[in-house]
Amino acid sequence: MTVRVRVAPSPTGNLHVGTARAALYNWLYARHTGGTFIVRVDDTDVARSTPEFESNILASLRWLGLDWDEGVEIGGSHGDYRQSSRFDRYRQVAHQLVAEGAAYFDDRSSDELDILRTRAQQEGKHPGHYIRPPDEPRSEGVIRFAANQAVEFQDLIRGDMRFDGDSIDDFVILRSDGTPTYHLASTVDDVDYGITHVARGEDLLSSTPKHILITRAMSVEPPVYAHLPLLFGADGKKLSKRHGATAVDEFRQMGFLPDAMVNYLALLGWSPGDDLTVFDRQLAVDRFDLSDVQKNPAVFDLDKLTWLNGEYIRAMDPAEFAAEVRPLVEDAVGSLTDEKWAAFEALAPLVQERTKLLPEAADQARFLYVDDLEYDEQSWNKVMDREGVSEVLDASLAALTALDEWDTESIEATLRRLPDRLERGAGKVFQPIRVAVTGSSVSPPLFESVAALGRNPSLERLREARRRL
RNA sequence: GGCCCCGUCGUCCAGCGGUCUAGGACGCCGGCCUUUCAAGCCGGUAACGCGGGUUCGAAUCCCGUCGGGGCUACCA
Repeated sequence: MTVRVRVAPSPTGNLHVGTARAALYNWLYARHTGGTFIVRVDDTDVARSTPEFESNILASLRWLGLDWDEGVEIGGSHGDYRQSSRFDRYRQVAHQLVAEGAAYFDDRSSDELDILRTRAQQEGKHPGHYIRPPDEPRSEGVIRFAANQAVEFQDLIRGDMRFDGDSIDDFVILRSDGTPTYHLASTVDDVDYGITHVARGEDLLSSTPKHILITRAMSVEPPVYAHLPLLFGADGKKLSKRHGATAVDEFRQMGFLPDAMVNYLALLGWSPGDDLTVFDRQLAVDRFDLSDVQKNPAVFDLDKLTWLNGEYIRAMDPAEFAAEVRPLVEDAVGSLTDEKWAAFEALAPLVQERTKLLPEAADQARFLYVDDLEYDEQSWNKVMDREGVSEVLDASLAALTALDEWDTESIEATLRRLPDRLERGAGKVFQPIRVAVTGSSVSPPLFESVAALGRNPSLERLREARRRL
């Protein structure tokens, strides 16, 4: 049997990391088994779904490198993968289920149902126990599925699962406006598209018996289910906006790399074994199996993601790194000629080592391109506001002015002589020069920075700092 | 309230009856390196929620308990 899996985001928000992880696990499973990965858009909630969210979701999946074999943009033999274009089909199934006695119309008011629910709660019973067919058959209203039977199934991750008949309520499958609910649409699609494995968040575990019931009523064998552990925030609650960034797009904007993101997400609930933490997606594809996924929820840890991102940045080819950083620098200081950009490229490997998030690299490059250097106030106070700094700046200015060659080696050789001559510690000499040239006591290595900045700008900055003392 | 899931360092993951005085990673704390910051290297901190069983032997199996979480819509 060929594996067919899917991810089915609702376009009611940007791609959430939880959905992204579900997508990743489905993708890994498809790639591992040589199966098919499908992207379907669950937009039955017409009011809250938007085309913008849909594009964001698809773009984020692309960005992560989770390519799909069938889905919204591709179309193909299975029709449109957007649920809003299949409402007729869902309606047809709903009515057929009514005709077969598996579902029924219900036009009771929500007040009426609320009373039933409240009473059930007070009696300590599941509300579903009370929401059963009305005494007299109706011919309008919503369509409910008659769910009065126990359901057992094997969850690939959680094992034996059993739900009693009276714990499953007669849930709505078709709203009174004729649109399908999630339960119906999702299930019908899984059937129609021949989905073999449904790997989704654990929040849907208690809805699964409903989906199995619908599937059986359609005379089809249900797919295998695998309920993934939820992603939590630091407070142990389901990850949501109040925990900070939750959309993949936000992480992209913060400067995370897709490979780091995928690596990190893969680790949230699964591991390739051998104590491996950093691994590429091929290794994950080779080793992934849904049944190895962890049962307990995982807390999303931005610190670890950030560390991992640093690992990936350091592993980049320096030219590739520079190319990623360039637009960020240009956003900050305006567009640069290739000639001017060469200054950064010279420094790139040193900056790369010091970067965990792409924008940090742009900050480190800033001193190369601004006309009026802003001095970091803390740095200035700590380093420049002390005795003897004027001598240091004068001496370095003199020494550098006399230099014939403006390269790292010559600059280093010249400046290295200063501490002895001035009878001061190396730090006391180099830190003022650093602040003068880069504006901060934290910067890429000094000699390389001075070399990259160039002769005249460097000398001018030393003079400017001297004036400001 | 009801139904369901989960429970190994602060966090992520390894462990699937003996090799566990519990391993790796992030974080944190020291140290080395060093002109700053990083990176790198070395070392340290820290966990099987609790109580019963089963067994010669349990982090690993069973039961209970406590704790956490999810669902309980004409949202998905």
